[in-house]
Amino acid sequence: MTVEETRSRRAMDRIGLLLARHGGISNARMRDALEATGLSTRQGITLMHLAENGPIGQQALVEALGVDPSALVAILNDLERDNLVERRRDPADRRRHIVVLTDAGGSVLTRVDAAMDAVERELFVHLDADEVATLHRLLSRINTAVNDDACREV
Amino acid sequence: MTVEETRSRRAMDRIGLLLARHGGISNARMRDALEATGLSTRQGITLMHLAENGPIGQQALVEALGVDPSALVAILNDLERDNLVERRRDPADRRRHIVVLTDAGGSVLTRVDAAMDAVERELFVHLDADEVATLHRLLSRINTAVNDDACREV
DNA sequence: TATTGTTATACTCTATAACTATA
DNA sequence: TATAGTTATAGAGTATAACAATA
Repeated sequence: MTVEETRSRRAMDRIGLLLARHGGISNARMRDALEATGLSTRQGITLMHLAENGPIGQQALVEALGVDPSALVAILNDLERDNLVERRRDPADRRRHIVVLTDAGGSVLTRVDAAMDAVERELFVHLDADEVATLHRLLSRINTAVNDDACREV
Repeated sequence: MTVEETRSRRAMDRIGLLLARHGGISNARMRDALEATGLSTRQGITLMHLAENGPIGQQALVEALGVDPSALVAILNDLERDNLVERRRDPADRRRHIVVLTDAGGSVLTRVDAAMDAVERELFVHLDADEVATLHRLLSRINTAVNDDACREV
């Protein structure tokens, strides 16, 4: 018997609360699974973005990742300490730091992907591929456009 | 142009990360909407549970809500200070506190419901009723049974 | 000795504002 | 004067362990 099975069902009749709770669980599982890589979820997402979109300034990275500038500084400090990214001054505008993925950063991404795959397999074990695709499509259509100042968890 | 529209799409191709992010947004919206009632989301859920299931001991409430015992103490302290709940000693076992919803606590629930309704309307404005029902059903089938020690956000 | 609730504490995440260096 | 990045700090949320009262 698990905690979830005994938990109040009525409150979770509210889809907004159900979404919040299961989102938090997904967040926690991702964090736990990535612990083996030594990365936080946001550090993993940062590496993913760099691998997919190439070098980028911190300001642009702030908008791409949806994190606060001061939070990004902490993320990059840790990644740079572990030689997974490099900050290079932009010669065209010496205020700017261009963030570049290192070879070590690229290679750790395979472990990040494997960890995230495992989390998703476990979360959606009771859903078939069509259902997961439907869930993904419906989640992506949730309206997140307004209230940009709301906090981000990932 | 919003932050979300410029955000990295590739990372959000991962349904686990999308679920975590949109769950966090739902959580934040609920928190902001409930600010007018002076309640946190967890305080609101606690009142909902008491209204639906009647008086209950704190230990049972801990399991029903999925919060830490020490967190529940803080939740109930604030609710009791505002006369929304009462803690009564169980005469049959004087270690136990039975938590009871007050009349004032019951009446504030109508405002909690209205606030949560508004959040859900806004989040799912691009989905029709069938799609919301499908999303709700799929979310409820996510496997949350294992790793009970994972953190809870709501 | 075990259980119920409480307190104290620490740790993470997030948000805000002030600061620097460059433009 | 404005912008890119940084630092310092405060707040919320969560988890852990030690504690008092009662069984």
